[in-house]
Amino acid sequence: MYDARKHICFNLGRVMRRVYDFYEQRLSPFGLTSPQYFVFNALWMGHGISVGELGERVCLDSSTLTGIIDRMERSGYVERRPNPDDRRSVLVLLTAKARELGPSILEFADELDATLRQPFSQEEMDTFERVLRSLAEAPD
Amino acid sequence: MYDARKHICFNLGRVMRRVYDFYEQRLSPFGLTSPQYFVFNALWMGHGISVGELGERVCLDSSTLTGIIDRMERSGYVERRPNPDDRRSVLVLLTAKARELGPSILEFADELDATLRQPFSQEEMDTFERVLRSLAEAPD
DNA sequence: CGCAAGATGATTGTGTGCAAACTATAGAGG
DNA sequence: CCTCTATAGTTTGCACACAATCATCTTGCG
Repeated sequence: MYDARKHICFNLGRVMRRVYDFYEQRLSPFGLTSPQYFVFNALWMGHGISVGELGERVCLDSSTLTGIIDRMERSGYVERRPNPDDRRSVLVLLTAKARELGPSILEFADELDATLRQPFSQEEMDTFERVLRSLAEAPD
Repeated sequence: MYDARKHICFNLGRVMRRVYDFYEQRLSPFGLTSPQYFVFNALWMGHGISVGELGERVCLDSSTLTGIIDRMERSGYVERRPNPDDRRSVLVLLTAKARELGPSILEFADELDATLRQPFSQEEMDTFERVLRSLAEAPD
């Protein structure tokens, strides 16, 4: 009775941190953290988008992205450029280095995902992902 | 191709933040965050334990707990007391206020977990939780 | 007893995350 | 053209979260 370790919430946190760490250990040769990889990936899909649009794609607040973009700018993966159509807006672009490393990083990350899925059947993963996504739709 | 939004890692992060927020909105009348509730629960199960032991139970680093315990001490839920048997160690205890509020908080939190589980069948939850826990056992 | 080895907790530094406040700009309406 | 409101991004403040480091203490061994 009263054991929070049985709660979905507790295990989501525990496992999420574990899986983030799994990614970060393997992405460290590239100098990327997990959230930075998500940003990298989103920019690969659509180059030169605004901070707000980027936030939509990676499900992060724009104030969180400010710091992540700062650090990725320092490590040479992205650059900011003013939007000629709207002076409030800033466009985020991948650098030449990022575009060059892109395929190998993204391929590698897809293998990390495959490694995590490997122990489970298609049916198990289907159920798992369906429940996971539904949990995000909990009331307000 | 190359869509990190399909990765387990990405969705674990996104959903975990969402579920933590679900808890925090509802725990805010008690002035507790999600991690603070986990600590509260662990102390309810076993009163007067060391910071290290507490970290084992909530799967958090002791350096993370230092801050959480500080804040819970300020809000009057816990107190630190020197361990008479080991002068290196500090024991963390629930206050009288915490022991009084305990049952209602813990009952309430168990209902939050039940609310999250409600849309799903027993079989779906079994699969979901089995996969979730297994993911934590990914290589190193 | 005396000291090395290991354990414990605190501290520091880095990196998320979000809410609220702030700045600058854009767009709507008179 | 000018004001009022909405939007974009940054800043600030708070709360995790962990690695690395440090000071201290306990324990085991000779």
